[in-house]
Amino acid sequence: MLRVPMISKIEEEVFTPRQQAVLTAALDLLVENGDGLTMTAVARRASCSKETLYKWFGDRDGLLTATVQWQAAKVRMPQVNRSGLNAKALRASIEQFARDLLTVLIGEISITLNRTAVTHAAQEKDSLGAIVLENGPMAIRRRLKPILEAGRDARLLRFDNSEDAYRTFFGLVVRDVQIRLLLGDKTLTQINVEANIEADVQTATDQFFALYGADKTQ
Amino acid sequence: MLRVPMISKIEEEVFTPRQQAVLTAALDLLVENGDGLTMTAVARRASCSKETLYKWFGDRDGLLTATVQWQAAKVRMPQVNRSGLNAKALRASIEQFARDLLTVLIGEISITLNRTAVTHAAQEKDSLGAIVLENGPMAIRRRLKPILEAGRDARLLRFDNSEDAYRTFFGLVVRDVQIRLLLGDKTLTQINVEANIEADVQTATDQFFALYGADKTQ
DNA sequence: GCAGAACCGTACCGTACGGTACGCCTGCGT
DNA sequence: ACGCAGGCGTACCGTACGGTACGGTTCTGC
Repeated sequence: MLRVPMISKIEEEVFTPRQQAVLTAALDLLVENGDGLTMTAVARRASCSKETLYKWFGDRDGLLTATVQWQAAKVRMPQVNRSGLNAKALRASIEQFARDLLTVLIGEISITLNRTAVTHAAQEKDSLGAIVLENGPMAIRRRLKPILEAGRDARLLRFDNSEDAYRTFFGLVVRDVQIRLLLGDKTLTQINVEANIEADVQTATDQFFALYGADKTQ
Repeated sequence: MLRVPMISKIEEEVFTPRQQAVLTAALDLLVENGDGLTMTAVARRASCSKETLYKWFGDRDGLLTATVQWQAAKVRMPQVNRSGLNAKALRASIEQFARDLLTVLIGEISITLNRTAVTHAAQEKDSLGAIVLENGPMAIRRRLKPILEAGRDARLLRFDNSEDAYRTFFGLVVRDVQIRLLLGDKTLTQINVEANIEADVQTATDQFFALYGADKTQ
């Protein structure tokens, strides 16, 4: 089972352009056909031989892992400026996080990756789940927490535990949208949600400040 | 494809005790082995013949659907008393809903059903997703909404849209717990969460009232 | 007690798919 | 010019599993 240099489950791998083309094909198939991804289909779609797939990725699971990892790592949300720390800038930052989070979560790619990872987790294989978690919620958390704490230091926010504050933020923003999309809720199409993103972001931000803002008159 | 009387995807089916034993076996296997459920395994576990399985449930999907539906329908959370509508009773009701919701969601059976349904939804088959949604979040919603609206009528709560209020409640209670469990997050075991249910329920309820309570001094 | 239905256990079939082997082509270094 | 590594396409193998068939056994109604 030869394998492209892998440093760790979390660390990024380096893929040649050709390999990335293969991974793109795999992701496309994943989006189209769900987890019914077959090696033959990937090989045909990417115009490569199955033998190459096995040489590069070891086995089906390796290909799946590489695909998920590569795609998940591509979700690089714009860094939010942390310098200006007045109330307005803080609110803008939080709002931007909410927007980023929601936008990513309702995307087809995110849905697909999460579904794949959940399916994977249902078979005592949680590596994909860890990757998705790490590059999704956890990535946002890592970047949001310092902002929250800076906001607290500036007496703009109040909370005991930044972890709890983050998780409440997550809940206010995501609500039941993600689980419903994952379950294929027909009454909640991406388009439908997309149209309301801005309003939902505003509401969630308002609510977050209502709960954690230092200015209680807000 | 003979089939036990089925009225609709949502309607409950009637199963004989023997059939329920089969479904129990299927669920057990689902909990143990994830979606790697095979007809042979179910037949062996339930001490019945595969032919019987096909006779009763049509095909693998039918068995899966019957299992999910049967189990999901069993989640009957205690009805909350709606009569006393003072602030205290209202808060107790909301709290109870939060507790029920969280308790169900973190259970192994719920995790399994949701994972199965998500996997199923990844293959253009959303019937299981619909069933889980219907018996999970939607069931709670149906029962919570009247309470919320009664609370509003009694001037104890304030909101424009009971749907939004419900979804915010959902977010405050569930936060990132469900998706992390579905993804197999090792740092968030059921036991771990279970220990904090009561505190989380209190917090969520406090936050809900802070956002939607008519008494803003609270 | 008997006919027939329901059901168990098992053997069997077909197929889909993971994984391997191999022949051929292409490009590149010497 | 030549060899060879890398890679394509395809054929192939083994197996697991969905689905069916069938003989034997228990249950039920008459």
